[in-house]
Amino acid sequence: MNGNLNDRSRQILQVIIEDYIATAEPVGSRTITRRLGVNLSPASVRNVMADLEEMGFLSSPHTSAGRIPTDRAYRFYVNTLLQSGRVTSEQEEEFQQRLPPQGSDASRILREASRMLSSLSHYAGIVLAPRFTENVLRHLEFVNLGNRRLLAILVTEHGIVHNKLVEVQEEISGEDLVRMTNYLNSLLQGLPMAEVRRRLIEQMQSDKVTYDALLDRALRLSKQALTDTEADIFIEGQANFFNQPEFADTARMKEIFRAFEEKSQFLTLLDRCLAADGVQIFIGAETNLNPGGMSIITSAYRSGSRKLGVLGVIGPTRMVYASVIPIVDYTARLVSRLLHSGEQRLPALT
Amino acid sequence: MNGNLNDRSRQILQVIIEDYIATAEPVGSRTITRRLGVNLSPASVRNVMADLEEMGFLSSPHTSAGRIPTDRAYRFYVNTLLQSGRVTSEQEEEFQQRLPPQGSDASRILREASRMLSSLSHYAGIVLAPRFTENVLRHLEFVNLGNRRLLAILVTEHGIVHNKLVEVQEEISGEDLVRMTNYLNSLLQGLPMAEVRRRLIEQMQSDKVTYDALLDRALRLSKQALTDTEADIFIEGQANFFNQPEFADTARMKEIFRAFEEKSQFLTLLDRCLAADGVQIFIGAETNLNPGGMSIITSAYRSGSRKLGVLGVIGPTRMVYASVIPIVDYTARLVSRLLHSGEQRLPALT
DNA sequence: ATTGGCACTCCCGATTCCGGAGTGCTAACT
DNA sequence: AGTTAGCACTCCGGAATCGGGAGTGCCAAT
Repeated sequence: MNGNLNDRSRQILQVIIEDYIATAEPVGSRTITRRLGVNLSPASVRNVMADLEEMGFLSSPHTSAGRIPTDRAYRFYVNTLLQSGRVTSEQEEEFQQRLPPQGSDASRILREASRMLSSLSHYAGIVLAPRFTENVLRHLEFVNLGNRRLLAILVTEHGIVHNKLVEVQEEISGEDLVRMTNYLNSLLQGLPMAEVRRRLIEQMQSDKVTYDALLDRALRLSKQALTDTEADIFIEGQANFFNQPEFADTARMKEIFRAFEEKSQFLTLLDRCLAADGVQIFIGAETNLNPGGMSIITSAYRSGSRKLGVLGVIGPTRMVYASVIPIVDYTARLVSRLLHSGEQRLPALT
Repeated sequence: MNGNLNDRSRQILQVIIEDYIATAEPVGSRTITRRLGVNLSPASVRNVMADLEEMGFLSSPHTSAGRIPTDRAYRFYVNTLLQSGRVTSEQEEEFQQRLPPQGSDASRILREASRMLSSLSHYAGIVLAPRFTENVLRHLEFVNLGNRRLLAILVTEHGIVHNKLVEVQEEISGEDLVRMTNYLNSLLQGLPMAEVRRRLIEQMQSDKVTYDALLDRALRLSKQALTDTEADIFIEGQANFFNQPEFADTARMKEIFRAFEEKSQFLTLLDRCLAADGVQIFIGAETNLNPGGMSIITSAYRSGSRKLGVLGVIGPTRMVYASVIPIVDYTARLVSRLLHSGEQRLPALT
C-alpha cells in the first residue's frame, strides 16, 4: 500500500510532514502550495490531502484546521521519503568538545554519551549500560571492610566495574583473602558471565574443593557476589521536553516525567534494540511506551563484533528524524571506539 | 523582634502558615476565625494581620486576596512555633519496606535513601555522596585492561568505590602489577585521602624509589588515579513538583528542572550543611538557589563520629516542615547505620 | 484533471460582565 | 482601649460573547 502513492502525493506528504515537524502546527493547503516548487492550486492539493487522509496518513484535529501526519505517515517518511545524511561539521565539532576527559571510566563515558545525545539532538538522550551477564570477567577482587563484610569488586572488559557487599559468618584473614582471590581469578578470569556461573557450580561439586574449606567458601562467596545487578540506564536532557509545544500542558508533562522515573519500561524496548543491527526507529505507538506521542531512535554500541548496549534519543513523534538519525549513528560508533581503544583523538569516523 | 509578638499574633500567624501550607491559597480573616478555637471576629483578626504584614511576616498577592506567609514567617515558624515530632509508625513501616536489599553497596544505599526521602516526604530527595577526599583509603587495585590501559580501583571505607582509567606508556606485566599493588597498599592503606597525597609526594622523593623504576612508576600512576573525582549527587522524585500548584505553569517548571540538571549549584549549599550539626533548614531565598520559592531540609549522615555526607529534601517554601523534619532526621540516622554496620533489621532508632 | 469561487465550520484571542471573597475604615459597643 | 458590625471598595477569575482568520468541501467552469 506504500507503493501506490504517486509522485505528487509523496511530495505533498513530505512537505506536510516536514512542515509539521518544523512548526508543530497543522498544515493547510495554502502553505503547501507555497512550499511546493510546482505551480499547483490549493484546491488540487486539498484533493490529494483528502485522499491521504483516507489512506490513513493524515488526520485533522477538527474540521477547519490543516492536517497533521499520523504515525503511519512518519513510518512511511523514514522508510522511503527520507534519505538521511551525515552529521554536520559543526556537530562533529561539538562532539569533539564534549568528549569525556582522559581517564574516564566506562560509566562516565556512557553518561557523557547520553549528554551528547541530548545536547546535539535537543531531545532526551538515553543510554543502556552493558548488561552484566553479557560480559567477560576480567578481574574479581574481595576487599575486607571489617565487621564481617566483604566488598566484592567485579571488573568486566572495557573497565566496567560492579560491586556488591557480601556478609560472611566469620572474619577472613588477609592471607586467606589473597589466596581466595587468586584462586577465583585463575578459575574465572576471561570467561563470559554466563559461563562463570556454570563453572562455579561445577567447581563446587569437584573433589578438590571438599578437602579445602577455604576454596569452598570462596566459591560460595563469589556466587553471592555474581547475582545479577539491575540494569543501568542513563537518561539526560529531559528538560528539553519543556520546549516542545505538544507537551506544554502540565498534565502531559507530568506523565512524561513519571515515565522517565520508572526506567524499567524503557528496558524492554532497549533490549529489543540490542538484537537488531544499525539504527532502529520506533514511532509513536510502536514504542509501547505509556505516555504516547513519543518516538525513539536507537543504535547499539559494540566492542569489536559483540554488541554491548544501546543508546539513543527520545523525542516527540514530531522529531527531526533527518538530523537525529545521523547523530545517534555517530554517537554509537563514537562510544564503541572510546570503550574499545580508550583512544581520545579520533580520526574521522567513516 | 521575634519576641514581641503576643500570644494572639502567634496563634494567628501559625494558623495562616499551616492553612497556607495545606491549601496553597491565600488565607482570609474569616477562615482564620473558623480555624481559631477562640471566639474572635474577622475584623479583629484583620487588625492583627495588618500588623503582621507591616512586620514583614505576611504579604498579600493583591488588595482583595488573603495573606500568604513570607520567608520570614516560615523562619519564625520553624524556629519557635513548630515543635517537631517523630516519624509515625506507618512511615517507619515504609522505611522498613524500602530498605535496600542485603548486599547493596554504598552508592546503592545512598540512591535508595534518596528515593525514600522523596517517597515519604512527597517532595524531592537529595543525597550528597561522601566526598572522596574526606575518606580513608581501604584498598587500591590496578586491573590491566589491555591496550596499555589500567583501571585503578579505589575503595574507601564503607565500601565506596571509585575507579579511573589510567593510560601507560608500555604494557606492565602481571607480576609487576601485583608487586606495585602490594607496595602501594602497604604504603597508603588506612590513610585519609588528603594524607595519601602527601605521602605519595614524599615517597617519590625518597632514595629507595630512585633505584627502583617500578616503584617510581607505581607512585606516578597512583597520583594520576587519585585526582579528585566529581561529587556524586542523587536527586530523586523530581516529578513530585508537578503536584505543587505553585509550580503549575510550564515556565516555572522548566526553570526548576534546569536547576536539577545542573547539580553543581546544590553542591555549595550541601557542603555548607556538612559543617553543621543536626537538621538544617533553609527557607526560600536562604537556599541561594536560582529558581526561588524552594526550601531545603538537610541532615548529615555519618559513620561513628565523622560526617560523611549530607541528605535531605527539596520542596516548595510551602513545605510541610512538621513532617519532613523528622523524616530527614530519621533517614540520616538510618543511612548512618546502614553504612556503618551493614546491619539490615534495625532496632528502633532512638 | 485542475482551478476559482463560495458557503460553511471551527478555533482562538480579546472583550465584557458579574459574583465572590476579602480588605480597610469608621462608628458604635462593651 | 480593645472589639465588632457595617459598608464601600478592590480585584480576581470564570462564563459568556463576539469577530476575524484560517481552512475545508463542494461545485461549476475551464
